[in-house]
Amino acid sequence: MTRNEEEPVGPDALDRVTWALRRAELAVQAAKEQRLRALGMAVSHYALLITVHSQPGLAGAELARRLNVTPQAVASLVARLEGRGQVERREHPRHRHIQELHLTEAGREALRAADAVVAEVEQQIKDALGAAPAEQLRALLDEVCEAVRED
Amino acid sequence: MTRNEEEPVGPDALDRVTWALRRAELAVQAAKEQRLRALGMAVSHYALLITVHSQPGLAGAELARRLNVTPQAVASLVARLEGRGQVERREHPRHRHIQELHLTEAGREALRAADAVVAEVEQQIKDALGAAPAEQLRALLDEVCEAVRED
DNA sequence: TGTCTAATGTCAAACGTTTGATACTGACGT
DNA sequence: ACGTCAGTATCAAACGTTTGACATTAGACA
Repeated sequence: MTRNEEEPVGPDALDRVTWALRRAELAVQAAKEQRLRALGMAVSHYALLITVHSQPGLAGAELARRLNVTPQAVASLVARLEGRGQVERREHPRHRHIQELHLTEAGREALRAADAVVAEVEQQIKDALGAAPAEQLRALLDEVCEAVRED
Repeated sequence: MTRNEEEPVGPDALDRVTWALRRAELAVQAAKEQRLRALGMAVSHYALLITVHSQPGLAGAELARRLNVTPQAVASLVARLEGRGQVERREHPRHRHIQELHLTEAGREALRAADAVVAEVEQQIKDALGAAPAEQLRALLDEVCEAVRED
């Protein structure tokens, strides 16, 4: 037989779980983006708003870790959202040059509107899969996170 | 009761399926990127190589659709990979200024090495979940794609 | 045959993010 | 009390991608 120390790349390499994961994520992200565009909001803006909403008073650097982006990217987003009056930067009580991030009333209003349309996508998925499989999907996805985190 | 025409954004909004999907995709993508960096290859390069490998002779615009990016992004990637001698652009037999994309032998070699480490991530997931749940996950993800595509 | 349309490829500019480097602040230890 | 260190914020530059626009080409239809 011929030398095959290097096994060839199979034609079914695109049918992997990780590719299905990527396709699904792209499709969901596109669906969110499409719905949010009508409200003049980007997905990254929505992600920032809902994260600050669920945990008010976060520092920019800490927020960057949660969003999986760099602190500079957060600063850029905050600057824009602050210009729209949806986010405000308060001075940290103990550390002076650290700034706590909070939502303004306008920010909460914008988030409510955005979350309504994003929740539609979530509901769309649950309707198609059923409640139990959807929950199972969520559990499997969390397991995937765990599996690839520690190596 | 108070006015609640606008329902508040629940604190459990981050526990949705779509967020678990995003977290898992980011984690998997990060794992791939980390392993591919050692080979001096970006995830986008790997994605292009394996797509061209599975379907040789694709045009740039068609390839862009499969990768969910713009034709310019593909042109940029192809230019770089062509500079490395991993991809070549042949003239389409019928259409003159359309260029078929093919892998060179060096490209196939690089793809083999890259695919080996990417397959490790896939195996890592299958080991953690088990074969049957992994396949079920893949099926559920495909259902998610279908669910959000048509609206 | 001539024109129209759809599709491809490429150029230039704008955008958002990352990378690298710097300044500042508060806590901790010897 | 003082120096060291970790964490935060900000600036400048580079990178990769998208957006918009344009030239080219082949097939379709009259």
